[in-house]
Amino acid sequence: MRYGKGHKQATRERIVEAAGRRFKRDGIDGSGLSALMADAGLTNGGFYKHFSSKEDLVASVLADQLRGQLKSFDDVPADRRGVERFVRHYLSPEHRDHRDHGCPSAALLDEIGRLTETTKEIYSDGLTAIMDAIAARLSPGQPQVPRSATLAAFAMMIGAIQLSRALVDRELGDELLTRAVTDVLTLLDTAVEPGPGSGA
Amino acid sequence: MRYGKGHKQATRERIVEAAGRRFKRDGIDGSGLSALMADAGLTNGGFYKHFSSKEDLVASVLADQLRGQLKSFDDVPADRRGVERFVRHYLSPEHRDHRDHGCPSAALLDEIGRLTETTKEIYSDGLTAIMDAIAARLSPGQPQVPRSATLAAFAMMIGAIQLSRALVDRELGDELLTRAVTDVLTLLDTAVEPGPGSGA
DNA sequence: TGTACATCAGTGAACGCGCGTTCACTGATGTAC
DNA sequence: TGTACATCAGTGAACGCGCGTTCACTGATGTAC
Repeated sequence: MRYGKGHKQATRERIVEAAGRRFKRDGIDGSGLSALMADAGLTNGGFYKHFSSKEDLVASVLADQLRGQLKSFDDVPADRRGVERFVRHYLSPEHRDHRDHGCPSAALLDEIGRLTETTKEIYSDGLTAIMDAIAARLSPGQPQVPRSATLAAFAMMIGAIQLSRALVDRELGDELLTRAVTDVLTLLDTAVEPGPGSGA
Repeated sequence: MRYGKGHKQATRERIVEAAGRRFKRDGIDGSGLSALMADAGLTNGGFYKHFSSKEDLVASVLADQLRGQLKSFDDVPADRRGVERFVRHYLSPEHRDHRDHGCPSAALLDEIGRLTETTKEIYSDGLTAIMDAIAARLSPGQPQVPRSATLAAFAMMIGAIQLSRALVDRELGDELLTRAVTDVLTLLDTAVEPGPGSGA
Protein backbone atom coordinates (compact mmCIF):
# COMPACT_ATOMS: atom_id res chain seq x y z
CA MET A 1 0.00 0.00 0.00
CA ARG A 2 0.98 3.53 -0.66
CA TYR A 3 0.40 4.72 2.91
CA GLY A 4 0.85 3.19 6.36
CA LYS A 5 -1.95 1.09 7.76
CA GLY A 6 -3.57 3.76 9.96
CA HIS A 7 -3.54 6.28 7.15
CA LYS A 8 -6.89 5.62 5.51
CA GLN A 9 -8.72 5.64 8.83
CA ALA A 10 -7.02 8.92 9.77
CA THR A 11 -8.05 10.49 6.45
CA ARG A 12 -11.62 9.33 6.92
CA GLU A 13 -11.72 10.95 10.34
CA ARG A 14 -10.35 14.15 8.87
CA ILE A 15 -13.15 14.21 6.29
CA VAL A 16 -15.80 13.51 8.93
CA GLU A 17 -14.54 16.32 11.15
CA ALA A 18 -14.28 18.81 8.28
CA ALA A 19 -17.78 17.86 7.12
CA GLY A 20 -19.12 18.31 10.64
CA ARG A 21 -17.85 21.87 10.73
CA ARG A 22 -19.09 22.72 7.25
CA PHE A 23 -22.52 21.10 7.66
CA LYS A 24 -23.06 23.01 10.89
CA ARG A 25 -22.01 26.27 9.29
CA ASP A 26 -23.75 26.07 5.90
CA GLY A 27 -26.28 23.30 6.38
CA ILE A 28 -26.22 19.84 4.80
CA ASP A 29 -27.94 20.88 1.57
CA GLY A 30 -25.77 23.98 1.53
CA SER A 31 -22.45 22.09 1.64
CA GLY A 32 -20.92 20.72 -1.55
CA LEU A 33 -18.71 17.63 -1.43
CA SER A 34 -15.88 19.27 -3.38
CA ALA A 35 -15.67 22.15 -0.90
CA LEU A 36 -15.71 19.88 2.09
CA MET A 37 -13.06 17.57 0.64
CA ALA A 38 -10.91 20.65 0.04
CA ASP A 39 -11.43 21.55 3.74
CA ALA A 40 -9.89 18.18 4.57
CA GLY A 41 -6.97 18.88 2.20
CA LEU A 42 -8.17 16.45 -0.47
CA THR A 43 -9.70 16.54 -3.95
CA ASN A 44 -13.27 15.58 -4.74
CA GLY A 45 -12.57 12.26 -6.47
CA GLY A 46 -11.32 10.49 -3.37
CA PHE A 47 -14.60 10.88 -1.54
CA TYR A 48 -16.04 7.59 -2.75
CA LYS A 49 -13.05 5.63 -1.47
CA HIS A 50 -14.43 6.42 2.00
CA PHE A 51 -18.21 6.81 1.66
CA SER A 52 -20.83 5.26 -0.59
CA SER A 53 -22.83 8.51 -0.92
CA LYS A 54 -23.37 11.91 0.65
CA GLU A 55 -26.10 10.47 2.86
CA ASP A 56 -23.60 7.87 4.09
CA LEU A 57 -21.26 10.71 5.09
CA VAL A 58 -24.12 12.55 6.80
CA ALA A 59 -24.85 9.48 8.94
CA SER A 60 -21.17 9.16 9.88
CA VAL A 61 -20.97 12.85 10.74
CA LEU A 62 -24.05 12.74 12.96
CA ALA A 63 -22.75 9.67 14.82
CA ASP A 64 -19.36 11.33 15.26
CA GLN A 65 -20.80 14.65 16.40
CA LEU A 66 -23.09 13.07 18.99
CA ARG A 67 -20.27 10.83 20.23
CA GLY A 68 -18.21 13.98 20.73
CA GLN A 69 -21.03 15.69 22.59
CA LEU A 70 -21.46 12.66 24.85
CA LYS A 71 -17.72 12.64 25.57
CA SER A 72 -17.87 16.29 26.64
CA PHE A 73 -19.47 15.05 29.87
CA ASP A 74 -16.12 13.48 30.79
CA ASP A 75 -14.71 16.98 31.37
CA VAL A 76 -17.34 17.81 33.93
CA PRO A 77 -18.38 16.47 37.36
CA ALA A 78 -20.54 13.35 37.06
CA ASP A 79 -23.42 14.83 39.03
CA ARG A 80 -25.95 17.68 38.93
CA ARG A 81 -23.17 20.29 38.96
CA GLY A 82 -21.83 18.77 35.74
CA VAL A 83 -25.25 19.04 34.12
CA GLU A 84 -25.53 22.66 35.18
CA ARG A 85 -22.10 23.38 33.67
CA PHE A 86 -23.21 21.72 30.44
CA VAL A 87 -26.43 23.77 30.34
CA ARG A 88 -24.67 27.07 31.05
CA HIS A 89 -22.00 26.39 28.46
CA TYR A 90 -24.61 25.32 25.91
CA LEU A 91 -26.77 28.41 26.42
CA SER A 92 -23.88 30.87 26.12
CA PRO A 93 -23.36 33.66 23.57
CA GLU A 94 -20.11 31.88 22.56
CA HIS A 95 -22.05 28.79 21.53
CA ARG A 96 -24.58 30.89 19.63
CA ASP A 97 -21.79 32.69 17.77
CA HIS A 98 -19.76 29.59 16.79
CA ARG A 99 -22.14 27.19 15.14
CA ASP A 100 -19.33 25.32 13.38
CA HIS A 101 -17.92 24.15 16.70
CA GLY A 102 -21.29 23.87 18.42
CA CYS A 103 -24.11 21.40 18.91
CA PRO A 104 -25.13 19.48 15.78
CA SER A 105 -28.76 19.42 16.90
CA ALA A 106 -28.93 23.20 17.24
CA ALA A 107 -27.31 23.65 13.82
CA LEU A 108 -29.08 20.94 11.85
CA LEU A 109 -32.19 19.66 13.60
CA ASP A 110 -34.80 20.64 11.07
CA GLU A 111 -32.70 19.20 8.26
CA ILE A 112 -32.21 15.98 10.25
CA GLY A 113 -35.98 15.61 10.41
CA ARG A 114 -36.01 15.44 6.59
CA LEU A 115 -33.36 12.70 6.26
CA THR A 116 -34.03 9.01 5.63
CA GLU A 117 -35.31 6.78 8.41
CA THR A 118 -31.94 4.97 8.54
CA THR A 119 -30.05 8.19 9.17
CA LYS A 120 -32.59 9.40 11.71
CA GLU A 121 -32.07 6.14 13.59
CA ILE A 122 -28.39 6.93 13.98
CA TYR A 123 -29.26 10.40 15.22
CA SER A 124 -31.86 9.02 17.63
CA ASP A 125 -29.41 6.54 19.13
CA GLY A 126 -26.74 9.18 19.65
CA LEU A 127 -29.18 11.64 21.17
CA THR A 128 -30.72 9.05 23.48
CA ALA A 129 -27.27 8.22 24.86
CA ILE A 130 -26.77 11.89 25.74
CA MET A 131 -30.20 12.12 27.38
CA ASP A 132 -29.38 9.04 29.46
CA ALA A 133 -26.05 10.55 30.50
CA ILE A 134 -27.86 13.66 31.73
CA ALA A 135 -30.51 11.61 33.53
CA ALA A 136 -27.88 9.44 35.24
CA ARG A 137 -26.08 12.53 36.54
CA LEU A 138 -29.28 14.10 37.85
CA SER A 139 -30.48 11.12 39.88
CA PRO A 140 -27.71 8.67 40.76
CA GLY A 141 -30.23 6.22 42.26
CA GLN A 142 -33.63 5.06 41.07
CA PRO A 143 -36.08 6.14 39.85
CA GLN A 144 -34.45 7.44 36.69
CA VAL A 145 -35.61 10.76 35.27
CA PRO A 146 -37.78 9.87 32.25
CA ARG A 147 -36.33 10.47 28.79
CA SER A 148 -39.26 12.73 27.93
CA ALA A 149 -38.16 15.10 30.71
CA THR A 150 -34.54 15.43 29.59
CA LEU A 151 -35.72 15.65 25.96
CA ALA A 152 -38.10 18.49 26.79
CA ALA A 153 -35.31 20.36 28.57
CA PHE A 154 -32.95 19.75 25.66
CA ALA A 155 -35.68 20.92 23.26
CA MET A 156 -35.65 24.27 25.01
CA MET A 157 -31.87 24.47 24.79
CA ILE A 158 -31.89 23.70 21.06
CA GLY A 159 -34.75 26.10 20.35
CA ALA A 160 -33.16 28.87 22.40
CA ILE A 161 -29.86 28.67 20.51
CA GLN A 162 -31.63 28.54 17.16
CA LEU A 163 -33.85 31.50 18.05
CA SER A 164 -30.95 33.54 19.38
CA ARG A 165 -29.17 32.94 16.05
CA ALA A 166 -32.21 34.06 14.06
CA LEU A 167 -33.02 37.18 16.09
CA VAL A 168 -31.30 40.37 14.93
CA ASP A 169 -31.62 42.01 18.35
CA ARG A 170 -28.57 40.60 20.14
CA GLU A 171 -29.63 41.99 23.50
CA LEU A 172 -32.95 40.17 23.28
CA GLY A 173 -31.06 37.05 22.23
CA ASP A 174 -28.83 37.31 25.30
CA GLU A 175 -31.87 37.75 27.55
CA LEU A 176 -33.45 34.67 26.01
CA LEU A 177 -30.33 32.59 26.72
CA THR A 178 -30.22 33.79 30.33
CA ARG A 179 -33.89 33.05 30.81
CA ALA A 180 -33.50 29.62 29.22
CA VAL A 181 -30.72 28.67 31.68
CA THR A 182 -33.04 29.35 34.60
CA ASP A 183 -36.01 27.60 33.01
CA VAL A 184 -34.05 24.51 31.94
CA LEU A 185 -32.45 24.05 35.35
CA THR A 186 -35.82 24.51 37.05
CA LEU A 187 -37.43 21.90 34.84
CA LEU A 188 -34.61 19.40 35.32
CA ASP A 189 -34.66 19.82 39.11
CA THR A 190 -38.42 19.46 39.15
CA ALA A 191 -38.16 16.30 37.09
CA VAL A 192 -35.83 14.72 39.66
CA GLU A 193 -37.77 15.77 42.74
CA PRO A 194 -41.35 16.60 41.79
CA GLY A 195 -42.54 19.54 43.82
CA PRO A 196 -45.61 19.61 46.12
CA GLY A 197 -47.78 20.70 43.19
CA SER A 198 -47.23 17.35 41.47
CA GLY A 199 -48.96 14.07 42.22
CA ALA A 200 -45.85 12.50 43.75
CA MET B 1 -53.50 44.64 -19.64
CA ARG B 2 -54.02 41.02 -20.29
CA TYR B 3 -55.60 40.26 -16.90
CA GLY B 4 -57.87 42.15 -14.52
CA LYS B 5 -56.27 44.52 -12.04
CA GLY B 6 -56.29 42.18 -9.02
CA HIS B 7 -54.78 39.36 -11.03
CA LYS B 8 -51.08 39.95 -10.53
CA GLN B 9 -51.45 40.38 -6.78
CA ALA B 10 -53.48 37.14 -6.60
CA THR B 11 -50.81 35.26 -8.55
CA ARG B 12 -48.12 36.59 -6.25
CA GLU B 13 -50.03 35.38 -3.22
CA ARG B 14 -50.43 31.98 -4.85
CA ILE B 15 -46.65 31.75 -5.34
CA VAL B 16 -45.95 32.84 -1.76
CA GLU B 17 -48.36 30.24 -0.35
CA ALA B 18 -47.02 27.44 -2.55
CA ALA B 19 -43.46 28.38 -1.62
CA GLY B 20 -44.39 28.38 2.06
CA ARG B 21 -45.61 24.82 1.82
CA ARG B 22 -42.64 23.61 -0.20
CA PHE B 23 -39.99 25.39 1.89
CA LYS B 24 -41.47 23.87 5.05
CA ARG B 25 -41.52 20.41 3.52
CA ASP B 26 -38.14 20.30 1.72
CA GLY B 27 -36.24 23.21 3.24
CA ILE B 28 -35.28 26.46 1.52
CA ASP B 29 -32.06 25.13 0.00
CA GLY B 30 -33.93 21.95 -0.93
CA SER B 31 -36.63 23.74 -2.94
CA GLY B 32 -36.05 24.69 -6.56
CA LEU B 33 -37.83 27.68 -8.07
CA SER B 34 -39.10 25.72 -11.09
CA ALA B 35 -40.77 23.14 -8.86
CA LEU B 36 -42.36 25.74 -6.67
CA MET B 37 -43.64 27.76 -9.63
CA ALA B 38 -45.17 24.56 -10.98
CA ASP B 39 -46.87 24.09 -7.58
CA ALA B 40 -48.48 27.49 -8.16
CA GLY B 41 -49.58 26.42 -11.66
CA LEU B 42 -46.99 28.58 -13.44
CA THR B 43 -43.77 28.15 -15.39
CA ASN B 44 -40.34 29.14 -14.11
CA GLY B 45 -39.82 32.21 -16.30
CA GLY B 46 -42.56 34.26 -14.67
CA PHE B 47 -40.91 34.21 -11.25
CA TYR B 48 -38.92 37.41 -11.83
CA LYS B 49 -42.06 39.38 -12.69
CA HIS B 50 -42.91 39.03 -8.99
CA PHE B 51 -39.62 38.76 -7.08
CA SER B 52 -36.14 40.14 -7.61
CA SER B 53 -34.42 36.96 -6.34
CA LYS B 54 -34.99 33.76 -4.38
CA GLU B 55 -33.94 35.55 -1.19
CA ASP B 56 -36.62 38.17 -1.90
CA LEU B 57 -39.20 35.38 -2.09
CA VAL B 58 -37.89 33.85 1.13
CA ALA B 59 -38.40 37.15 2.94
CA SER B 60 -41.95 37.46 1.58
CA VAL B 61 -42.72 33.87 2.57
CA LEU B 62 -41.46 34.35 6.13
CA ALA B 63 -43.46 37.54 6.56
CA ASP B 64 -46.57 35.83 5.18
CA GLN B 65 -46.15 32.71 7.31
CA LEU B 66 -45.69 34.64 10.55
CA ARG B 67 -48.63 36.91 9.69
CA GLY B 68 -50.72 33.77 9.28
CA GLN B 69 -49.52 32.38 12.59
CA LEU B 70 -50.37 35.66 14.34
CA LYS B 71 -53.84 35.61 12.79
CA SER B 72 -54.45 32.12 14.16
CA PHE B 73 -54.92 33.77 17.56
CA ASP B 74 -58.14 35.31 16.21
CA ASP B 75 -59.77 31.85 16.29
CA VAL B 76 -59.09 31.39 19.96
CA PRO B 77 -60.15 33.15 23.21
CA ALA B 78 -58.10 36.29 23.84
CA ASP B 79 -56.91 35.14 27.26
CA ARG B 80 -54.88 32.40 28.95
CA ARG B 81 -57.26 29.70 27.66
CA GLY B 82 -56.47 30.80 24.11
CA VAL B 83 -52.74 30.48 24.76
CA GLU B 84 -53.24 27.01 26.20
CA ARG B 85 -55.23 26.01 23.10
CA PHE B 86 -52.42 27.33 20.92
CA VAL B 87 -49.79 25.41 22.89
CA ARG B 88 -51.75 22.14 22.83
CA HIS B 89 -52.44 22.44 19.12
CA TYR B 90 -48.82 23.32 18.43
CA LEU B 91 -47.45 20.37 20.41
CA SER B 92 -49.74 17.79 18.80
CA PRO B 93 -48.80 14.71 16.73
CA GLU B 94 -50.83 16.26 13.88
CA HIS B 95 -48.53 19.28 13.78
CA ARG B 96 -45.45 17.07 13.92
CA ASP B 97 -46.74 14.98 11.00
CA HIS B 98 -47.74 17.87 8.72
CA ARG B 99 -44.77 20.17 8.47
CA ASP B 100 -45.99 21.72 5.21
CA HIS B 101 -49.00 23.20 6.99
CA GLY B 102 -47.21 23.80 10.26
CA CYS B 103 -45.10 26.40 12.00
CA PRO B 104 -42.42 28.00 9.82
CA SER B 105 -40.07 28.32 12.79
CA ALA B 106 -40.25 24.62 13.58
CA ALA B 107 -39.66 23.73 9.93
CA LEU B 108 -36.98 26.26 9.04
CA LEU B 109 -35.38 27.84 12.09
CA ASP B 110 -31.81 26.66 11.62
CA GLU B 111 -31.91 27.71 7.98
CA ILE B 112 -33.33 31.10 8.95
CA GLY B 113 -30.30 31.63 11.20
CA ARG B 114 -28.10 31.38 8.08
CA LEU B 115 -30.00 33.95 6.00
CA THR B 116 -28.96 37.57 5.45
CA GLU B 117 -29.42 40.14 8.19
CA THR B 118 -32.20 41.83 6.17
CA THR B 119 -34.23 38.65 5.97
CA LYS B 120 -33.63 37.81 9.62
CA GLU B 121 -35.01 41.25 10.48
CA ILE B 122 -38.28 40.38 8.80
CA TYR B 123 -38.37 37.11 10.69
CA SER B 124 -37.57 38.84 13.98
CA ASP B 125 -40.34 41.37 13.53
CA GLY B 126 -42.94 38.71 12.72
CA LEU B 127 -41.88 36.54 15.63
CA THR B 128 -41.85 39.41 18.10
CA ALA B 129 -45.43 40.27 17.17
CA ILE B 130 -46.48 36.71 18.01
CA MET B 131 -44.61 36.78 21.32
CA ASP B 132 -46.36 40.03 22.21
CA ALA B 133 -49.73 38.53 21.32
CA ILE B 134 -49.06 35.65 23.71
CA ALA B 135 -47.83 37.97 26.46
CA ALA B 136 -50.90 40.23 26.10
CA ARG B 137 -53.22 37.23 26.49
CA LEU B 138 -51.38 35.93 29.55
CA SER B 139 -51.44 39.15 31.54
CA PRO B 140 -54.15 41.59 30.41
CA GLY B 141 -52.84 44.24 32.83
CA GLN B 142 -49.36 45.41 33.69
CA PRO B 143 -46.67 44.27 34.19
CA GLN B 144 -46.24 42.60 30.83
CA VAL B 145 -44.61 39.19 30.71
CA PRO B 146 -41.08 39.83 29.38
CA ARG B 147 -40.30 38.79 25.82
CA SER B 148 -37.50 36.54 27.01
CA ALA B 149 -40.06 34.46 28.91
CA THR B 150 -42.41 33.89 25.98
CA LEU B 151 -39.39 33.30 23.73
CA ALA B 152 -38.00 30.65 26.08
CA ALA B 153 -41.37 28.89 26.14
CA PHE B 154 -41.64 29.11 22.35
CA ALA B 155 -38.07 27.77 22.09
CA MET B 156 -39.19 24.63 23.87
CA MET B 157 -42.19 24.29 21.57
CA ILE B 158 -40.03 24.63 18.46
CA GLY B 159 -37.35 22.27 19.77
CA ALA B 160 -39.91 19.69 20.85
CA ILE B 161 -41.55 19.55 17.41
CA GLN B 162 -38.18 19.38 15.66
CA LEU B 163 -36.97 16.62 17.98
CA SER B 164 -40.17 14.64 17.65
CA ARG B 165 -39.72 14.81 13.86
CA ALA B 166 -36.14 13.57 14.10
CA LEU B 167 -36.73 10.72 16.56
CA VAL B 168 -37.59 7.38 14.99
CA ASP B 169 -39.34 6.14 18.13
CA ARG B 170 -42.81 7.63 17.71
CA GLU B 171 -43.90 6.65 21.19
CA LEU B 172 -40.99 8.56 22.70
CA GLY B 173 -41.84 11.47 20.41
CA ASP B 174 -45.43 11.48 21.68
CA GLU B 175 -44.22 11.40 25.29
CA LEU B 176 -41.95 14.33 24.59
CA LEU B 177 -44.84 16.37 23.16
CA THR B 178 -47.04 15.58 26.17
CA ARG B 179 -44.25 16.50 28.55
CA ALA B 180 -43.57 19.72 26.67
CA VAL B 181 -47.21 20.83 26.97
CA THR B 182 -46.99 20.56 30.76
CA ASP B 183 -43.59 22.22 30.95
CA VAL B 184 -44.48 25.10 28.62
CA LEU B 185 -47.72 25.88 30.44
CA THR B 186 -45.93 25.73 33.79
CA LEU B 187 -43.26 28.14 32.62
CA LEU B 188 -45.77 30.57 31.13
CA ASP B 189 -47.89 30.58 34.28
CA THR B 190 -44.80 31.06 36.42
CA ALA B 191 -43.73 33.98 34.25
CA VAL B 192 -47.07 35.74 34.84
CA GLU B 193 -47.27 35.11 38.56
CA PRO B 194 -43.81 34.33 39.95
CA GLY B 195 -44.09 31.66 42.65
CA PRO B 196 -42.87 32.02 46.28
CA GLY B 197 -39.43 30.73 45.25
CA SER B 198 -38.83 33.83 43.13
CA GLY B 199 -37.70 37.22 44.26
CA ALA B 200 -41.10 38.82 43.53
C1' DT C 1 19.95 -7.77 -0.26
C1' DG C 2 17.96 -6.48 -4.79
C1' DT C 3 14.47 -6.43 -8.30
C1' DA C 4 9.55 -6.95 -10.33
C1' DC C 5 5.09 -6.66 -9.37
C1' DA C 6 0.48 -5.90 -7.00
C1' DT C 7 -1.97 -2.83 -4.17
C1' DC C 8 -4.96 1.00 -3.45
C1' DA C 9 -5.49 5.98 -1.39
C1' DG C 10 -5.76 9.83 -3.75
C1' DT C 11 -6.04 12.76 -8.34
C1' DG C 12 -8.51 15.48 -11.50
C1' DA C 13 -11.35 15.52 -15.57
C1' DA C 14 -15.72 14.37 -16.98
C1' DC C 15 -20.77 12.76 -16.63
C1' DG C 16 -25.78 14.29 -16.61
C1' DC C 17 -28.63 17.16 -14.02
C1' DG C 18 -31.06 20.86 -11.72
C1' DC C 19 -30.00 25.20 -9.86
C1' DG C 20 -30.97 30.60 -10.02
C1' DT C 21 -31.39 33.82 -13.50
C1' DT C 22 -32.11 36.07 -18.22
C1' DC C 23 -34.51 37.02 -22.33
C1' DA C 24 -37.09 37.21 -26.73
C1' DC C 25 -41.57 36.26 -27.39
C1' DT C 26 -46.94 35.64 -26.89
C1' DG C 27 -51.47 37.15 -26.79
C1' DA C 28 -55.65 38.83 -24.22
C1' DT C 29 -57.00 42.94 -22.53
C1' DG C 30 -57.58 48.20 -21.71
C1' DT C 31 -57.14 52.52 -23.94
C1' DA C 32 -57.12 56.06 -27.73
C1' DC C 33 -59.36 57.87 -31.38
C1' DT D 1 -69.58 51.48 -31.74
C1' DG D 2 -65.44 49.89 -34.23
C1' DT D 3 -60.57 49.61 -35.11
C1' DA D 4 -55.36 50.10 -34.08
C1' DC D 5 -52.22 50.07 -30.74
C1' DA D 6 -49.76 49.70 -26.17
C1' DT D 7 -49.40 47.07 -22.14
C1' DC D 8 -47.45 43.45 -19.44
C1' DA D 9 -48.32 38.76 -16.90
C1' DG D 10 -46.88 34.67 -18.22
C1' DT D 11 -44.16 31.29 -21.50
C1' DG D 12 -40.41 28.31 -22.34
C1' DA D 13 -35.78 27.92 -24.03
C1' DA D 14 -31.33 29.09 -22.84
C1' DC D 15 -27.33 30.88 -19.84
C1' DG D 16 -23.29 29.55 -16.79
C1' DC D 17 -22.53 27.11 -12.74
C1' DG D 18 -21.97 23.77 -9.05
C1' DC D 19 -24.05 19.65 -7.65
C1' DG D 20 -23.34 14.29 -6.59
C1' DT D 21 -21.15 10.71 -8.82
C1' DT D 22 -17.97 7.98 -12.00
C1' DC D 23 -13.71 6.66 -13.87
C1' DA D 24 -9.10 6.07 -15.94
C1' DC D 25 -5.02 7.08 -14.06
C1' DT D 26 -0.84 7.91 -10.69
C1' DG D 27 2.76 6.58 -7.84
C1' DA D 28 4.66 5.31 -3.20
C1' DT D 29 4.63 1.43 -0.65
C1' DG D 30 4.42 -3.67 0.91
C1' DT D 31 5.18 -8.23 -0.76
C1' DA D 32 7.17 -12.16 -3.51
C1' DC D 33 11.01 -14.28 -5.04
